[in-house]
Amino acid sequence: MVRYGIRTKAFENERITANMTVVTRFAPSPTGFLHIGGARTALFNYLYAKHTGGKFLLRIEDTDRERSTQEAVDAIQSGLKWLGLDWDGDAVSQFQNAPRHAEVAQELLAQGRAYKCTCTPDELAAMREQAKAEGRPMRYDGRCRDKDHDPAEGSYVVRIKADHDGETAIDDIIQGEVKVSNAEIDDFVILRSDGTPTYMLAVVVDDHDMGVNFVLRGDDHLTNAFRQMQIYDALGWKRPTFAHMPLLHGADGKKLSKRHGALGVEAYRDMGFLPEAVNNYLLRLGWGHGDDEIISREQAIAWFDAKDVGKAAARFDADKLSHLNAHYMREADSRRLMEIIWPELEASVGGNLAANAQERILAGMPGLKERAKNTVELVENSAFYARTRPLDMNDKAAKLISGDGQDVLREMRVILENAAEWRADPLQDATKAYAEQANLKLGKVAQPLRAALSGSNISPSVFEVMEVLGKDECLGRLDDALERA
RNA sequence: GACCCCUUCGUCUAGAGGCCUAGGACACCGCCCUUUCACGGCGGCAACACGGGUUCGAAUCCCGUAGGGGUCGCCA
Repeated sequence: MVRYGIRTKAFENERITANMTVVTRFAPSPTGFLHIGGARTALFNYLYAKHTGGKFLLRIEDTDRERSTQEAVDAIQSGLKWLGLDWDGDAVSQFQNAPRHAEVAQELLAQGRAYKCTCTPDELAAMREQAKAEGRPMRYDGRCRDKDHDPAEGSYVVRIKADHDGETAIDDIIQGEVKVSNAEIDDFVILRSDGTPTYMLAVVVDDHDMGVNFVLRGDDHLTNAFRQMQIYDALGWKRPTFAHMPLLHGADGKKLSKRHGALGVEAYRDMGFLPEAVNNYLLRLGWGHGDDEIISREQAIAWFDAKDVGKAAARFDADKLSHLNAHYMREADSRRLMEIIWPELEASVGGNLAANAQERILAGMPGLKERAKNTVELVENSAFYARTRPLDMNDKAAKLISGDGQDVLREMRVILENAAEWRADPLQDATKAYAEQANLKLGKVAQPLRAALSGSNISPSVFEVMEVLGKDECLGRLDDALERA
């Protein structure tokens, strides 16, 4: 059993015990798509919940009405679904809990654990400026803390009456014990002047109300955790266990921004990545299991433990993601791949779509998926199967079917026309026999055939292509090539 | 600036005092396989940030330095 739980000078907190159901959550703010870093946080939360037989909840932190959009909420949810990170129960809207947050703030007020502050934005700005000039971090000086008179009139915010003495320690599952002097924590705002809660209050109340007892999130929240402790303590609520994971960085080592890599997961889908590849890649960032690289969802659930997450930030490496994707492409079911690429393929081929395009692609998929690193490439590589005659030729193909190629094609056409059995193996045998008899290297024969049949110098095995295309289509394409010259 | 965190091949990591002349993967470079392109196989290049300790022995523990990151909002 791992050691975890939170300690303070004030009291020994209850610990999560083995028989307690773990409840994790992913709490994105809907101000944009589900970016790749967020997806990783969600994945870890999902995995840890499943690993422990617990629950994984989703809460949309939409209290910032200015920036939150329904489109973003939809994008986040569809992104999670695409990755197969299904949350338990309904997604919770933090905004809708605002009345409850305000109620808790009032409770704190009534208990004297919070107070009304009437400082104006100008006053605070001055405070901030002075702090900066003196090289100190901005700390609210608590000038309203001990005012006797209740400022019933006018606007005010509610500030927590923070404990400024001693220090607070967090036994973070990932970071270990982290201590911060309570003098570093000021009386921060928990309720805005318009009566809406700030993030600091809302998370604590929602996590408590939702039964979240395991908070696994980016380490950009580590310092926030110390503020949140103050709220938990003031309320007398049991603190959750914390696990702050390092942030994902861009390839340049800088914080992942929208400029480099922090794309939405749907952008990765559009770039041709499979969800299992993205999952596997993300899993290996900051976490490992011996020498294992290819890890299924089942294995991940069995092996993943928050305590094994590393403390150092990882950089995003597109090459490795791509390699993993190629692997999962090869393993993917042919029909599934065809269904993924079909809309794109149909659109790109347009009016030249062959009637039996789907059958051909399905039949040719084993050779196709072996060669494509992503589904975008797969669309390009399978177009020649989907197209009707005559095919367009790329420059290299055009060259292959000219000159000597013409002679080869003419002779091969006769041989193929008389082929007894239209299957890859016998067709290959027949072609080899011809090459030998003509004293040609197989490549000298296969390349012109490939060009005539696929319109390209690169394709799956020509014999496989022949079988997939069928005799009539092949002979037709050969005739087209012969005519071109 | 203050506070907090981090530092093993270019990148992701294994490593929890002797198993490490540091292992795997991606990328890169050779060779093999081969009808093209891929796959695959074999081999190669390549790291414990630096400096002090502790110890018979340190990548692993301690301290310092340097570098990187995060946080300092009536944003989340």
